[in-house]
Amino acid sequence: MARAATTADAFNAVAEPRRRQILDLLAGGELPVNDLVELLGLAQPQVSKHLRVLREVGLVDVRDEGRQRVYRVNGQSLKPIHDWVKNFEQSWSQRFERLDSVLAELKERELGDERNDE
Amino acid sequence: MARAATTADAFNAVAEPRRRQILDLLAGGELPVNDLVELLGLAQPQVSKHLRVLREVGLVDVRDEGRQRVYRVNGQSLKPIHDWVKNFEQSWSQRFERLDSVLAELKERELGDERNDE
DNA sequence: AGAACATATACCCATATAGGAATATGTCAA
DNA sequence: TTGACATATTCCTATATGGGTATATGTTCT
Repeated sequence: MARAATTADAFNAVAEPRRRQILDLLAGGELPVNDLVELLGLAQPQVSKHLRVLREVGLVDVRDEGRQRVYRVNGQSLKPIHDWVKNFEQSWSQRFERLDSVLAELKERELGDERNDE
Repeated sequence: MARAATTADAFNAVAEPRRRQILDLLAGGELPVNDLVELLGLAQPQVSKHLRVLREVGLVDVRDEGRQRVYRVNGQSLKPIHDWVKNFEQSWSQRFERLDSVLAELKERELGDERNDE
């Protein structure tokens, strides 16, 4: 079997740096394809192809405006990624480190009580 | 050019569902390869290969223990993903929706004041 | 040393790329 | 209608993949 399709889910779609860049640009507001082409410094077909992938996983929506196609981000589709990564946040978050120390202290105190009971 | 290597960064490494599953399992505590093999119901070589990818992007660390190799998660490497996704959180978060409505209300009131000034 | 166990690596293959180039489709303007 | 503009699609190619299978490496036990 080969690697999963880029259109399989948001995880795969977003693995490509260009596509993340596109989403970053669209985060500032909707944009027509040509603006993206200029901002990315990428050939137009490549941009259209990236946009297709993003569309297929629901990360962007399109709107027709004259002969332009205006794209906008739909961050909702990123929620699964956010939810998954969040479970590992304690690995680096200062906040959780403090929580850990509090729990450790509670445990210490608990042990102390036990010792007193003996 | 082909797709970026799975070892290019955490984004690519984590695009594979099996590898996310491995990280989920390791989140509960370090595990030797064979335990992962059983828990995943996958062949041992495939697991070792997935672990290699995770190692190369720093998502897991290994420790030798007798003839076993015990893997543990290193969530730190997920921070870039967390940071990137966080910028889009307002797209789905209830919290931000309420913030939006508050801002909308403020704007309304401001407009009302302007009308009163005229 | 030899066997059993634990893990990693090598090799094969079908598949999906990402970018380049050419072209098709669709819309507006004269 | 014809041409210019905006975007999408098609075709090409080199490349990396994930699983299957066989095998190599390394460790412990007898």
